[in-house]
Amino acid sequence: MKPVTLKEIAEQLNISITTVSKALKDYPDVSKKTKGLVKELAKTLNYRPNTFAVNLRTKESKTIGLIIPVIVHHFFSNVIKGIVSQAEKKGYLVIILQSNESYELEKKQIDLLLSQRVDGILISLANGTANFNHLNEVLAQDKPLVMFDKIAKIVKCSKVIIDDRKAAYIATQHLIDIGCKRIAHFRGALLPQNSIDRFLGYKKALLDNDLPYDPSLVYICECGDMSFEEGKKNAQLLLEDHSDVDGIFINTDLVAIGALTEFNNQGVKIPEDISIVGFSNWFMSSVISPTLTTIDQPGYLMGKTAFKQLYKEIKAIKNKTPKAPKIITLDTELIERESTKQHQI
Amino acid sequence: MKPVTLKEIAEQLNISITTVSKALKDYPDVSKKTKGLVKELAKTLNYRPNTFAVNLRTKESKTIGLIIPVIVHHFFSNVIKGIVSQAEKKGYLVIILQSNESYELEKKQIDLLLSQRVDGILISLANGTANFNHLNEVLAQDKPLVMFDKIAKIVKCSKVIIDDRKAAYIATQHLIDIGCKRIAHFRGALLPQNSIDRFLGYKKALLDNDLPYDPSLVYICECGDMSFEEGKKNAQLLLEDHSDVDGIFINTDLVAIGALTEFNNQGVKIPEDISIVGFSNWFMSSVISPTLTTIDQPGYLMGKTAFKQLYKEIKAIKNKTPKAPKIITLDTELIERESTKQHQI
DNA sequence: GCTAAAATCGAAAACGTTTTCGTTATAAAA
DNA sequence: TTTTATAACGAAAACGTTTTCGATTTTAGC
Repeated sequence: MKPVTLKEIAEQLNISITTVSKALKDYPDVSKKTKGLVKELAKTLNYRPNTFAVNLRTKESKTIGLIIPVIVHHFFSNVIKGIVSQAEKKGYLVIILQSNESYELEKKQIDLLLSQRVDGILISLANGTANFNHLNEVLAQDKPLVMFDKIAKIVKCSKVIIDDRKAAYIATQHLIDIGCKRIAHFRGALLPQNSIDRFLGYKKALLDNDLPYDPSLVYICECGDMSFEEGKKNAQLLLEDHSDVDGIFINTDLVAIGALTEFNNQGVKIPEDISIVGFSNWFMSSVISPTLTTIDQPGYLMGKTAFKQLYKEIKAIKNKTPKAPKIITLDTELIERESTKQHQI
Repeated sequence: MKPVTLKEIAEQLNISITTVSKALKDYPDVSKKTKGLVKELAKTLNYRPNTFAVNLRTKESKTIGLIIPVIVHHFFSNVIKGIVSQAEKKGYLVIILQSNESYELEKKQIDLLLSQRVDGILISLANGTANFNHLNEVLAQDKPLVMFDKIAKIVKCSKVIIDDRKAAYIATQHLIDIGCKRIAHFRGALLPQNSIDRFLGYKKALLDNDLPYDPSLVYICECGDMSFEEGKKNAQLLLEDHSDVDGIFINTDLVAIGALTEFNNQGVKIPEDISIVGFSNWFMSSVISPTLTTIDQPGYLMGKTAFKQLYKEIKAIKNKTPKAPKIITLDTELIERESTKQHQI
């Protein structure tokens, strides 16, 4: 019942462990004949190298860690899929951890992955993360680290992102182009760089078009598990306080869908009364009523790209040719749907 | 730059590696004083046990494997979340693989996890899986295996499921109760046990209520990436061939939402013309229009339960007290929403 | 047949732990 | 004081690989 080892194969063939090991790895100093014998016996005995021993010897585990704020999330699950499938292609396994938007948990999980001695770490930051010692420790250990989506500019590692500012600018400009004059913004939490950038893009679009920027039109959503409810709540607040708003750029589709639901309930017509642009292009956004104009955020590609970058860095460090951190920006796209429509003049 | 080892601590304190190891693990045969010294130095040096070496010694990795047909999926991502968070509590890490509904891939991935020597495996079967040798090999290696959701009855391992037959029966009965006389069924792929059971539940409900079972009213969806489109397509076919249908029980909300969209487009009124019951209770189902009556399938709980069972078996095998496989059935619930309504008499 | 080169193999160390079992030092019992 | 028990420590083996380097054998060249 014990798993078969090199030693057993060696004994059965009356050769040394060394030769068996070399034969299996096609070393040039093993004869064709013995290679054949070894490989055959290995197959019939269903030999599997003991990963624990291999890891110990080679000091690598062919495993990477992934920390993500939420798993049940259209964008992030696409990222996971991109990472996992790309990693598998390169012979890497992925350990997934969910930080639940908590800095404390995130810190513990980094520690866990470091203890596990994964070959590299992929992370999208929790909203609450404002201290980066845990990330710098990863780098200090010469362990490749790639951040994606929710990043910290200050940490000197590679990053895969979209141009949030530009995307938000385009979304807002679209609202302006169709004739909106008073545009609100439901932004994400205060700390994450991407929600800051999206806010800045919104603001810049307003100013570039000589529209006044009114801070009271900016509502905050934590974008945690309660996104949908936050959207509803903020839509309600908006109706109470600013009945003159005719367009909203909403960070994250789920919040937008919450708002949309609330507007539908209250009899506010979308897009006639208020036009809405979301962010992320959740699948859901294409099937609700009205369908949601939004910014497509390429989750799968982002995951794939992030892994590829990590992979490069793992190889580079192995070959002692570390490269400077790289920032990769992926394209986004405005998807026009029913929730925005050219106003009558 | 080298990671610190027991040896280094031992040298610095002028004691043996053995004592250091024992001190860190609170063996009784180490004095309080040395324990204090060792632990302190370990902390200041930021000592982390080398998992590779520990694994090799203890023959366990505190890691489990998870194979899932699709990651980007409301139900399955909830399962993942349940598994990952529960595992973390018990000090286990989770390696995730996606079979993409392919038997070939699933087989390879089982092999990969076996090679990786994970402590146990959690799996939800691919639609295409009809051969179970790969799963039996896991059991033959005395490695705990727990199946969930999409299971194979024939494999002698623990399983976490819902009573698909009963749930489908309840869904169909609900359609009958509100007055539907001619009820169609969009079923899942042919092989998976759960889509078979749901079909059987549908059929039994019809017969128990003296309604004729008409095979031409049963449409098949593979439930892969194309669920939404499959729903649309089948809705179209249904309208062409069976305009007298007044109720549909649809396997998986996503298919149902596709159908709903098609009906909306074609001007078919839901629930007035046709009542619809979905399956799974995706979040989306509560925000589309009309909202979808459905069967709630507890993904998070299922993941959590599956891990707990796996954990028990890992411990049991370690203590050489293996138990018989256990089948755990979780409760489901009919969620009534707008897509079903009592017919006028 | 002899030397040089090439082909083939194996011993042994190393990776960093854990754990058994024996040894020494100390305290208690006689 | 001697014996016995206890407390504290360490040597060494083991886990299964990989890889270096030296040893042996075979082949080629002349």
